[in-house]
Amino acid sequence: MTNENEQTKLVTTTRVTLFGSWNVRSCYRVTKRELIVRQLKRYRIQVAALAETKIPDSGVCVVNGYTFIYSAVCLGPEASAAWKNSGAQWEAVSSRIVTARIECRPEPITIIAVYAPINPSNGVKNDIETCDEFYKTLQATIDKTHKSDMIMIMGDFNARVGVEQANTAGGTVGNHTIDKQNQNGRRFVDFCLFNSFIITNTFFPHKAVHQGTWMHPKTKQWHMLDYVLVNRKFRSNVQDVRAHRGATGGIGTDHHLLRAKIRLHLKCPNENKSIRRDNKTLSVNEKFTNFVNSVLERGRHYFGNNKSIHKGGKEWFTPELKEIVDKKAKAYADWQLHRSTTNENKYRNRYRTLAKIVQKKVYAKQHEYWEELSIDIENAVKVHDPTTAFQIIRRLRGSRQSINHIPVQDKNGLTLTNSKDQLNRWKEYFDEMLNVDTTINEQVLQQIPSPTVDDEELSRQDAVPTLDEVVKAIGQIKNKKVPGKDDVPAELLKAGGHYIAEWLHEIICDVWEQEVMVKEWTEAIIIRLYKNKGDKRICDNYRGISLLDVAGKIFV
DNA sequence: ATAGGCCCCGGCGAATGGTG
DNA sequence: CACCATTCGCCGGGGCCTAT
Repeated sequence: MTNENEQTKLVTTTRVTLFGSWNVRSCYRVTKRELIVRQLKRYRIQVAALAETKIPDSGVCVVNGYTFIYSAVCLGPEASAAWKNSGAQWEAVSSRIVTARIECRPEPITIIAVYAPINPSNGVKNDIETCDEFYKTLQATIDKTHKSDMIMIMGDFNARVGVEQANTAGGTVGNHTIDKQNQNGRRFVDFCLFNSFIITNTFFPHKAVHQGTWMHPKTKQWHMLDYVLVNRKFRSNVQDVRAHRGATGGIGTDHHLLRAKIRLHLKCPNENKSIRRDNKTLSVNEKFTNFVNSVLERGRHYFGNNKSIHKGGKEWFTPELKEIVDKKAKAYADWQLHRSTTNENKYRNRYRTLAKIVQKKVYAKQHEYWEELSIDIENAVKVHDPTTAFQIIRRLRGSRQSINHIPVQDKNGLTLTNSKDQLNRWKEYFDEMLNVDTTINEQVLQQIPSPTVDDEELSRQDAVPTLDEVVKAIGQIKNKKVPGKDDVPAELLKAGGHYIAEWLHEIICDVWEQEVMVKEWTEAIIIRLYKNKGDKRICDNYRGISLLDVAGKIFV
C-alpha cells in the first residue's frame, strides 16, 4: 500500500520504512484521530510517535487500519501487522513514554515514543524534578530493552540542541542544528551520549524550514523540538530526517510532522493469519485480545476517555468534509507562506474561519454518530455476538481451567505484563466508582429484590446470576430513578435491551466463575461497553450502574 | 379533557483556564 | 499567540403535573 514501487525493487532486504514523530496536540477525539491517520497515510508513515495526545489512559485501538497505542504510538497497516506478528508488545511506561517492539529485518526494533516535559523555566524546582524523573524513567526503559535491538526514540523532547554542541558532543549531534541549546537540550544530549544514541535530525542538511518543527508563538522563531534518536550502530540505516510542513494544517497543531526514512524491513506475515478462526491454538490472552478486538473494535468502539468513544470508520468522513479539511490545510499553508507580510491577517482569518467551520462540521458529524451508536451497539451485539463474541466469551469461560492452571508463561507474554498498568487503572476505576457511589449502591441493592427463584437458580446451576436477574436489575434501574442522578440508561437499554442484558449476563457469569484477574478483565469490558454511550453523564451513571450490578452480584 | 406552566435536559456559542 | 478542553449560560423542546 505504501512504498512498494520505488524501493522494494532495488534491494529487497533493505526496504525503506518511514517513521514519523509528531506533536499532534490532542488526539482525543476519534475525528481527530482520523485526520491524523489521513495525514500519516499521505506521508506513508508506518510508525509514528505522537505527542501531546491528551489521552489519559493507555490502551490500543484501531482507526482505519492504523493501530493507536495510546497515548503515543500510531502504527500503519503494515507496521500493525508486523507488530501483531511479533507479539503485539507494548508498554505504557508512564504517561510520557510508550514503547512497542516490532520484529524487523535486520534487527528487531524497539520504538520508544516520548513526550518530554517543557524546558524548565529558570530553574523552577517542580519543572526540574519532572525533567529528572522523565529522564530517569527513560533511562530505566532503555535499560530494559533488548541489547541487540535497534532502538528508536521519537517524540517531542522540548529540547533545543545547540550548534555549539555539534563539536563537543562526540558525534552525537550532527552539523545541522539550528538552535542554541537550552537546559533540556543539555540534558538531552547528555542522555544521548550516555546511551550512544545519535540525534538523527541534525545529520541531514535541509533548509531551515524543513528542520524546525515548532514556531515559538512570540518570537516567531522556528525550533527543532522533535527528534528521532537511534542507537549509533544503526546510524547507517537512517537515510533522511526532515520536517514536513504540509501535514500541519490538516489537523490543528502547531508542530510539523517529522519524518524519518529508515532502511529496514517490517516483518509482516504474508497473510495476516485470520485472527479469529484458529482459536484452539491461541492462548487465553490472545483469545481475550481477540475478543476485545473483534467485539469492541468491530463495533468501532474507542475507549480512552468518556467522550471519545464512538464508532470510527469510513463514513463519517464525507467527501464534503474532506474537501473542507483540505481547504483548511491549504489555507494554513498559505498563511504560513505569508507570515509577517502585510497580507498575513487576511490569510490568517481565512484559515481561522475555515478552521471554525471544520470544527463545527466535525462536531456535528460526531454527534450524528453518537446518535447512531446505540443502534450500532445493538447491531454489533445482535449480529456479531452470537457468531463471534459470544463464542469467544464461551470459549473464554470454557477454558476457565486453563486460565487458572496455565503457568505464568501464558499470561506473562504480552497482555499481562504490558497491561498491568491498565488493569490497575481499571481497578482504580472500579474502586473509585464503588466508593463514589456507595449511597446509590445501597439504594440500588435494596431495589433489587433478590428474587427467591434466582437464589435457587444460583445455587443450582453453576451459581451464576441468571439472565432474568440481570434483566430485572436493569429494568429496575431503568424504571426507578436514582435520587441525585437521572434514569439515564433508558436510551441505551431501549436500543440494546435484551441483548445488552444477555451480554452482561455472560460477562457476569464469567466474573462469577472466574478468578480476580479475569474479573478485572471483564470489568474492563463492561466499563468500556458502557462508556460507549459517549455522553458523559450517561457514561458515569451507566458505568456506575453496571459496576454496581456486578458488584452487587459478586459481593452481596 | 385540554391548555398552560414548570422543570429538566440537550445543544450551542462564548468565556475561561491551561498549555506550549 | 494559538490551540484545546471545559464550563457557563442561554434557549428551545418535550414531558409531566395541575388548574380550569
